[in-house]
Amino acid sequence: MTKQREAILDVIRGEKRHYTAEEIFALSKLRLPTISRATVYNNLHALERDGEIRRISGEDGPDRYDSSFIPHGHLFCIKCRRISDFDYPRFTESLSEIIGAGVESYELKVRYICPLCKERE
Amino acid sequence: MTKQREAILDVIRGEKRHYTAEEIFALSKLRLPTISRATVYNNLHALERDGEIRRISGEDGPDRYDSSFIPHGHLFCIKCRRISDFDYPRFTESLSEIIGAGVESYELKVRYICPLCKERE
DNA sequence: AATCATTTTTAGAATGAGTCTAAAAAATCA
DNA sequence: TGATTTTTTAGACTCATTCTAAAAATGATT
Repeated sequence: MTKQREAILDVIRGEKRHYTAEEIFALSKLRLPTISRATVYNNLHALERDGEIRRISGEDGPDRYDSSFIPHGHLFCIKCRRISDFDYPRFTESLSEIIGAGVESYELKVRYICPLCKERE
Repeated sequence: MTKQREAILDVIRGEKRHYTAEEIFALSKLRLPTISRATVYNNLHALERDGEIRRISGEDGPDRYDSSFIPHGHLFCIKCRRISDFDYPRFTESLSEIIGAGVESYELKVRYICPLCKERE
């Protein structure tokens, strides 16, 4: 575990927000001023491979990273563009049943209007 | 409906494959040699907005387009990288129930090992 | 059909997220 | 300690996508 990887993990785990690689780079740089973008990408890939973090592939924008390794879905508000997590109990199991094969992992993105934006309407 | 848009729609609907914008550009060009990339992107966006096609945001690669407007999930084989469709009956409804709000649309990507690759193991 | 406004198309430049490269630094190990 | 492997670094590069500004097509109005 290099100090670079540690800083990157800390950034991702430090907030419940879903940061982009660029944000993670900027925040890691505060701690390690010489860290390079490539290192951030290298480590994000490695951490994803190791199941330490999960990538949310970009909805019109760069990918984002999520510190949770527990499978869950993502809600995208189509008004304010905020992203939040939600739990879908036993989803992997029901998926597996439906497709008739083992599920390696899944990515579930739901577009909706969040309660706050709904109210504003 | 311009002839460009028509050609693009034909390409997407002509095959059950999930083409990339670049492939759609190349195939449309066979019919309309002067068509430009920007036109392809313009129309793909417009068609997506109108609900005529759906975009599958890229899993390490360019986005792909799907001619079906009926909600469904996508299976990604992690060995051969092939993409296929699958139906999840009443999924929008169960999502809506779980998140306690109306669902605009969803994107469900499942990584697995397809039957062919499974056999080969 | 001629006029005008609006929309779409076009070619190519520009952007930006992510990858690659090759050399230096750090970590691991014998 | 010296040798080998892994990681980091800065910056060049790639490639999907967006932007731009001019030309063409379309549509509405007379």
